Amino acid sequence: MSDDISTRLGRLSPEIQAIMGVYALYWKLEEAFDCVETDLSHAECHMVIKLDQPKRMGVLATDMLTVPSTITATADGLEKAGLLTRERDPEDRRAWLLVLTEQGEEMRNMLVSVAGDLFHRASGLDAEETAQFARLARKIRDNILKTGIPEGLTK
Amino acid sequence: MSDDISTRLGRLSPEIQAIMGVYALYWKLEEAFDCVETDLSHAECHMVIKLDQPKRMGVLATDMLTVPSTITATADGLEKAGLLTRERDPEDRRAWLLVLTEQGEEMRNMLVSVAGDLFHRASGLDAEETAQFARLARKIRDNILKTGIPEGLTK
DNA sequence: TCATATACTTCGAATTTTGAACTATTCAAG
DNA sequence: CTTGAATAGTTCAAAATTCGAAGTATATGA
Repeated sequence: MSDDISTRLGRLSPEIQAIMGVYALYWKLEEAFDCVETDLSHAECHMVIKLDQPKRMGVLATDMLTVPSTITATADGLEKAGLLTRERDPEDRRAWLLVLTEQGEEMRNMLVSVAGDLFHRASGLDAEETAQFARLARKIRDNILKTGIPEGLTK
Repeated sequence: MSDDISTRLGRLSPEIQAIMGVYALYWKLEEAFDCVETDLSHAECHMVIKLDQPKRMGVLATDMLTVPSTITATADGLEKAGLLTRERDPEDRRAWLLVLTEQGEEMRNMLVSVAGDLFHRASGLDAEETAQFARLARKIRDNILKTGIPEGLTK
């Protein structure tokens, strides 16, 4: 029965298989995060993880593929929780840099470590497969950040 | 600058690299779907893609990692749009089977083909890398559907 | 046949996301 | 140095989405 699903999926194109795997993993990770996080929303959690260094809000909006007002709301929550502060970007005083506080760093370390563990358990991949998957995932991410897929699409 | 990001990411653990890649791809695909779909919500779109064969709503809820009431709402929308019908499962008349109509099949074919294309462009992977990624993604998906990661987590 | 479990639905509340209008700053002409 | 257009982020109310508890119908087992 569940093998039937698996073999059927095997007949789909590699791209669709890849997408379905990505969606399953994404959903699973999101679900699992719920059990772990103290009291951060998903978006707040994502933002903390992304702040490995101070970043402008616009950069985060691009990176997280969302709109500025969502970033504002998310940053507000994290600032109120004492996990980050806003600092003016000296190079452009219209912009803010979001900087993790010490407490924010701690939270980030915790989340990163838990996320790694989650990936391990959710994926069931061994070390070598994980490395292989990570290599491709990094390549994909680089490509996405580089190109916005600007071409007109089918629209 | 963007190379800096890439090299910094390179220092992260493979698991985190994998997760960030997965998130980037997921978000990108979601964003891209917006440009393509006629007038389906994301959830409706996911459901159509998952209905490669008639499925019970409970199965979909498990598969899409959500709650039954969300599945009901999504199915309502698709039924209203004429893309699927509910049929009683002859093996258990409490359950419904969601079956794509002909129009639903057309929509699914379109979405699957567009999604494959999107993956191709978003990922930037060549055929062999795609196959490799797909193999791992399928393995991950199998593992997730098999295990619910029931263990207590850190909670 | 009765009690309990399962499959789905309903519906109102909570959460999240969005978009348009606004403030502050920068940049480029002239 | 002033002006006008563009950019970075904010505000806030509306829209969309998600959830959870209570309800209906069917199944299963004692």
